[in-house]
Amino acid sequence: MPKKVKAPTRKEEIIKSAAQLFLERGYSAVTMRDLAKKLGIKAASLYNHISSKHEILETLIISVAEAFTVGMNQIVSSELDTLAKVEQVIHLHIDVTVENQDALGSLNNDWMHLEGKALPYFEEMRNQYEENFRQIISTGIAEGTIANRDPEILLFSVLSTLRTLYLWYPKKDSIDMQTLKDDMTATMLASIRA
Amino acid sequence: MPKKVKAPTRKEEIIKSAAQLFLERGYSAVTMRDLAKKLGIKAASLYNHISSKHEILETLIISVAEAFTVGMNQIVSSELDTLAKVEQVIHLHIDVTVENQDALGSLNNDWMHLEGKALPYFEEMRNQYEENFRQIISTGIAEGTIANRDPEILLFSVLSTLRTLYLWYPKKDSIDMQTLKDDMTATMLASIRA
DNA sequence: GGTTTTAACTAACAAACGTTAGTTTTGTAT
DNA sequence: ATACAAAACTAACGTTTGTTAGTTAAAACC
Repeated sequence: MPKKVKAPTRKEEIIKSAAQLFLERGYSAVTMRDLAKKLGIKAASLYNHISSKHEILETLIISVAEAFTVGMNQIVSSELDTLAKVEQVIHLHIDVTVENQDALGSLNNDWMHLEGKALPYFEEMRNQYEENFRQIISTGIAEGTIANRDPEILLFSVLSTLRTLYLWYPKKDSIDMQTLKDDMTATMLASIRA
Repeated sequence: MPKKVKAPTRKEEIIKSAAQLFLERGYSAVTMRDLAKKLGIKAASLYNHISSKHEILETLIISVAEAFTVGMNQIVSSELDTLAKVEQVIHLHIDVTVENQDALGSLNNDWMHLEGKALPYFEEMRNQYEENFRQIISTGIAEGTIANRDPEILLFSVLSTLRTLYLWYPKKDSIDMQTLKDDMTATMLASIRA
């Protein structure tokens, strides 16, 4: 009995195609005619399914940002020790990246083109996320489980690797997921461990 | 006797302002009218100094890419041991980033909008750079000075931190340069050292 | 089998785009 | 004061942009 996968709606197909184009060229460089052509239809037909170009960007970015926020909140409120929390954050990033490969391009490079309430909402989630991570690292330094170096540098070095995973992961589909998780976790923990 | 700093040409001022805008919004989202407004002139006046919008992008990206290429070639052909070479690469990145803060936004996010011969030229430099770095890491693994993990993951984790430094460094002008170099070097060497 | 939905279409809009042409102002050196 | 060069200006161009309006073809439902 095959796994039941509900067929994607046309709107979902459009958003997925848009994510791929936004990843390749950036949001501003992709026109609605480009997107339509990729789907084999005319630009005006897109508007039977979506209400604007901005709606697509907002959908892509906010849904992924919320996934990060939910995951991080679970980790922070858990009873794990500090290094285990860091490990969980790494796994969270890998999982969300694998599931939303294309959308991560927009989240990283096109968030500033969000409009209206979406922009401050995104920025708030991003700040909270960083602040949670910062807290974990500071606790680790105080405990002596994390190296006594500038906490911003530790935060930045881990976070920038995690945030650029989307650029690099697709090139290596040869590597299996468990090796990826294990080697990444080992590398990043080594960089901050006391 | 004050240090002699030659006054920037108007063209250089335009390119510098463009770099700042490209960093904030991305190349495609910045119009020539935006750029002109920032300089207090009309868009058409820009063309007394530059020949096209693309020329600005090309100038920004290629000059920085060449700085990376020259620096990397010096390191590769030096007699340093492997970990010292990695250290030099880290310092190279920090120096180039500090000197070309704004241009690094374009190099990282807008290189795909290069036109004509500039695009393959850039890609060739980028590939060569990565290949050189990959060689250093592979040598280190074979020697036993670098951890025996997937070399692509090691390469990617270091490179992605270095490549996103431009996003993060400007926020921390409180931190002094030597601490930055020392702590970054320590963190990144720790992540790959055997 | 007729009706409703879904999703495509053509045609067109006003605004914004990069860029050109020709002209005027501004500063500098004779 | 005059001449020259540098750098600004106004006006406009042909395209491309996101989007709307109204229409049509095919599939789904009762």
